[in-house]
Amino acid sequence: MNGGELVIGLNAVIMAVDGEKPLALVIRNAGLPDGLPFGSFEPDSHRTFELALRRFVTEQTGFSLGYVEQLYTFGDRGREAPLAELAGAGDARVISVGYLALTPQPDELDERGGVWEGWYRYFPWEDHRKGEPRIIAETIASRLRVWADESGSAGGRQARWDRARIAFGLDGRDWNGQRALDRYELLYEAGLVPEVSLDQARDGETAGTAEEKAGLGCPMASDHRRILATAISRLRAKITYRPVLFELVGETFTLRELQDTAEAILGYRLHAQNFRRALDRSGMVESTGEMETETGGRPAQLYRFRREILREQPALGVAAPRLRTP
Amino acid sequence: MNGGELVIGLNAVIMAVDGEKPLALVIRNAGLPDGLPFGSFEPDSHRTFELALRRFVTEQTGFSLGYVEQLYTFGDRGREAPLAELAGAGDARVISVGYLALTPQPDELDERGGVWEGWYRYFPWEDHRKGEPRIIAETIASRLRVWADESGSAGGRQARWDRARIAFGLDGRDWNGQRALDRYELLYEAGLVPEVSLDQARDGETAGTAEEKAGLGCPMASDHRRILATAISRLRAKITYRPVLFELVGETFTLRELQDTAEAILGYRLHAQNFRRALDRSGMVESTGEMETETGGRPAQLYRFRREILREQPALGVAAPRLRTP
DNA sequence: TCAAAAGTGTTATCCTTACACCCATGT
DNA sequence: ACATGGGTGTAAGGATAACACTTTTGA
Repeated sequence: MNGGELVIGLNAVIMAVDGEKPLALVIRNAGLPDGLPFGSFEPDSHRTFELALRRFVTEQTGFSLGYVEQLYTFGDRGREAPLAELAGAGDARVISVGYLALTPQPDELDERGGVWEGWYRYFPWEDHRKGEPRIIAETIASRLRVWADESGSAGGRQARWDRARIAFGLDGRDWNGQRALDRYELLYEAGLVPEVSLDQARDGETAGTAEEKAGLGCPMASDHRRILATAISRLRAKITYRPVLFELVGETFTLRELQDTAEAILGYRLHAQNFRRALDRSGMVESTGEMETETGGRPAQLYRFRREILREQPALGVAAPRLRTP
Repeated sequence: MNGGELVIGLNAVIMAVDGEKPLALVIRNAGLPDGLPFGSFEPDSHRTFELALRRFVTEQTGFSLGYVEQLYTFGDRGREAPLAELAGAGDARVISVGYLALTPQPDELDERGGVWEGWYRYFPWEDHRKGEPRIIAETIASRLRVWADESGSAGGRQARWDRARIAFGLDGRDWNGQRALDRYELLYEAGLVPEVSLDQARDGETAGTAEEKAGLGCPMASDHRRILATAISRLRAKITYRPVLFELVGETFTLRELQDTAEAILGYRLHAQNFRRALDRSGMVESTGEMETETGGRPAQLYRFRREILREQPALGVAAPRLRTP
């Protein structure tokens, strides 16, 4: 019944924040696009996905995972089809189960090919901490305009342009960080990311030149950029309703560190006073009594996450009061 | 490399609401526990999971799906292991990808084995519309107390009992409908659902007698009750932040119908006036001008969902203001 | 002394919740 | 007339957003 073999691939998006820089662990080999850590699931030797994931991540990068959650299972054929070769499976059909992992330690890597790379290298339009990135107004808006105008019907043009405006907050609409996946998918559909060329080439269509596709973020292997976008969207949403932010900082931290971490992930600046006050009210953190003096200004109190609260109120997230007047 | 074969199973949780009754489409065969519609994914003939799902659901039940979203991928071995036989795959390892589908029409079934069954038959502790179900105070609380006391250490006892109290809202804590999955998993861990016996028997341990396990909801085949619980948790959360409630009602509806539908899903009563007002403010519905007279009281206006809003504000959900004074 | 960062106080506004009450229909 | 359900008004309380201001350090 089956011609090709069926392979389950596991993809890990391992995230950390270093100061103000949000990071993902990528595998880099000379001459190839960056990829996510990837392993195949062996039904005979692995009891659960999670155990398999933890094992192969350690094997590939020397890194040991803490917080882990399942993201999504990708099974489409023809659309950014996974590189079956990586799984050592010839022309088999690969289904990939994506996982998100969070860790507070962005160092501790040995030299097996794993590298911490900033997210925004792959998604330069996602970082609004210093205002709207110029790439949106200068490049994305006009290319999406062209794409919209290519649609056959007037209704189609309107629908495409509406999607673009909403996804990227054009025409004065406000930016929604959680739509990172929508935005990537939109750019993909519009043929504006280099990954498309590969898929079209595979389908026998003519691929655009590299120049045509260049500029919109650094591409990744296979469908890995889509998986990374899924992880970013999920994490941005989740820190507002679950206390996962604390998985990304150490045992103790200043409120400024916490805010920097949240801002790095959310991609926009927060209103410091209200961020603090909301944390206070939530009861999620408590002062340790100690002070951090290396702040560059007045020393800050060190806080600790009250893990007990996970049992009582696991639904608490950190407030994300947007700073409106930059 | 592989001893057994690898099979991808697709499970569909198809939900509808009939009046005040929340329903799921189940497959029923004489002498066997109820199961969810289930099909195996054939990599050669199916391009995407979703297409495969739509096709086999139509084949098995004559039903054609509308709204569909992926839930979770289950891959554990030994824990409510899927019935490989159903997939026609001998002793193969089965991975199941769960999907949630919503439909406004709970009728239109032909006679192929599909039956609409109320959720609360499988989860009698989840329906709080007429107050807390007696099964919680009468059975669940005491059995979980016993389970907690079975733990070796004092800390273990405390931790188990804390989990139980929080999950089921014991000792005056409030009930959180979205924890339906937590509750099922807790009962599973505590060995209080019949499905456990099957897994233990498979692992060579002694299975409890049927009497010991009876009472806590109607069991389902394989891990299907866990998948159904996942779907309930997801749907209960989702209607509060996405306009999916409208996938469960017809083109036009009264606000009371909408409220009944929301209450059926959430499992608790809503505050009618505030529910209406919140809908109003959200701009998600508009009056059609027509009236429904079969209400048993004053005739009600018929409303329509403003689909346009999906493009502008896809993040809108319906308010769920709990009614506190019943 | 000044810049930078921590931290406090206060106010306007909006949303949620709760309660009270009126309206229109069938029996 | 009265029960039932539809529908409106409004006031209290809490959360959010914005603004102004003080404190403590290093350069």
